[in-house]
Amino acid sequence: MSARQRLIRTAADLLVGSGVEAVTLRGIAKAAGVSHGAPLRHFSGRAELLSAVATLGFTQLLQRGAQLPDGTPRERLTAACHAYVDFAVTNPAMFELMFRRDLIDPEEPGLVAASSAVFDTFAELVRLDRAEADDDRLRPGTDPRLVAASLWGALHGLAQLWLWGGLAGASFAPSPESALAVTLDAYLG
Amino acid sequence: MSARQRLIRTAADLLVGSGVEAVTLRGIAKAAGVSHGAPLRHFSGRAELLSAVATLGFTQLLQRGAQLPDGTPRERLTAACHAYVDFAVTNPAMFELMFRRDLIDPEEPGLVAASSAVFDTFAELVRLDRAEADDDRLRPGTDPRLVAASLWGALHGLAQLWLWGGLAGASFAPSPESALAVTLDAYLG
DNA sequence: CCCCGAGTGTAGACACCGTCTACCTACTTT
DNA sequence: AAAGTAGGTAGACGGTGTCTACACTCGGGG
Repeated sequence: MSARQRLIRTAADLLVGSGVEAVTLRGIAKAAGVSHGAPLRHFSGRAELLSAVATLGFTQLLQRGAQLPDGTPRERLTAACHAYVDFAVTNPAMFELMFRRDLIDPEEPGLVAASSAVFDTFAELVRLDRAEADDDRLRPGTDPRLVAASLWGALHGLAQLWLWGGLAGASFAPSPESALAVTLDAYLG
Repeated sequence: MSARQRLIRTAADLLVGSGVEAVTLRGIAKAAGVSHGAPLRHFSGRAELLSAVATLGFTQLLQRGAQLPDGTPRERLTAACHAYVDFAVTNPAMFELMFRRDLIDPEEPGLVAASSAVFDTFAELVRLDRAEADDDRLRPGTDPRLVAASLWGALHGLAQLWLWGGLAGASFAPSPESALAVTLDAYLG
């Protein structure tokens, strides 16, 4: 394994193990057993290394999408929505890093390719579902990609809000599953 | 105006003017014309100062909710949803700070009070709408606060995803308005 | 009147961070 | 054998949050 790959792996392990605050260049170097300046031999800076880690996160998310069980388009789409929220809840640090513009480089080609692949896969699930369902809850003829963007946002915000802290302070703290059920009910009936 | 209030104002101005990266204790002190250690006379640390700024942000958001035009519950709820996304798009730095757990103290009493007030106001709008509408798209009897959490998450994710970068890279970049229209269509028909 | 304690600001130090640069070592290629 | 390159090391610089010692300005009790 190349030194570059080893650094990415070490950073990812450190991320899931100690949170996004711990993923510092010097911390990664120490965890990898090299001197503090060594990572800069393989990455132009912190943003490039963390972008590679975030790309790994999107790839993992994409793999989850590829492992959906067989079934009707509706069942597959529902499973994908659950998988997205589940991914965020079970990998909070990775999920946070993937959308932290200040830590990664949003223009990095590999990163936009990986995130676009996730979106395209998700949009295709939406398209297949809408092509089959006849009792269309949404305005007919709406671009499936637009529906996918809206639904992705709904899932994303749900996960983000839940990670942020009980969705709304102490007064009312629904589980992500119950809120997700409402969201899916709204979109898919 | 107390020195504490002046620091909060200075920090808020610096935030909207130069982004969340510029809101550093030393930067705020310099902008306020005091020495780098002065802010610690009034705040226990950076998190407490930034929590006060975020509280200000939630208060501004609440004021927007109080300025909704009169109309049917449905119209008021729709306007509130637009206002939320509009707030995020027009105040991206403040919006980001309000949900950055690493910069603020999520347990800070004033902050949870302000964010809970926003949620409660929004949940009340949802409750009034659902009490009136008879063609219920969602499962009847669902707790309005649960619906509010789901819908808030949808709005929040939409704003977050759009701020993150075109919602999905270069291949497909809908405007927040068009995606919001789909979201409202899903929830409110 | 003096003094002194509380509130506020200053300046320096410390550890940590990202980044840059100079140097060094081992291996590959010609 | 010579040369070049990939990779690692060590030190420096400026920036950051935080702590601590010190100074200055008040208003009220001896």
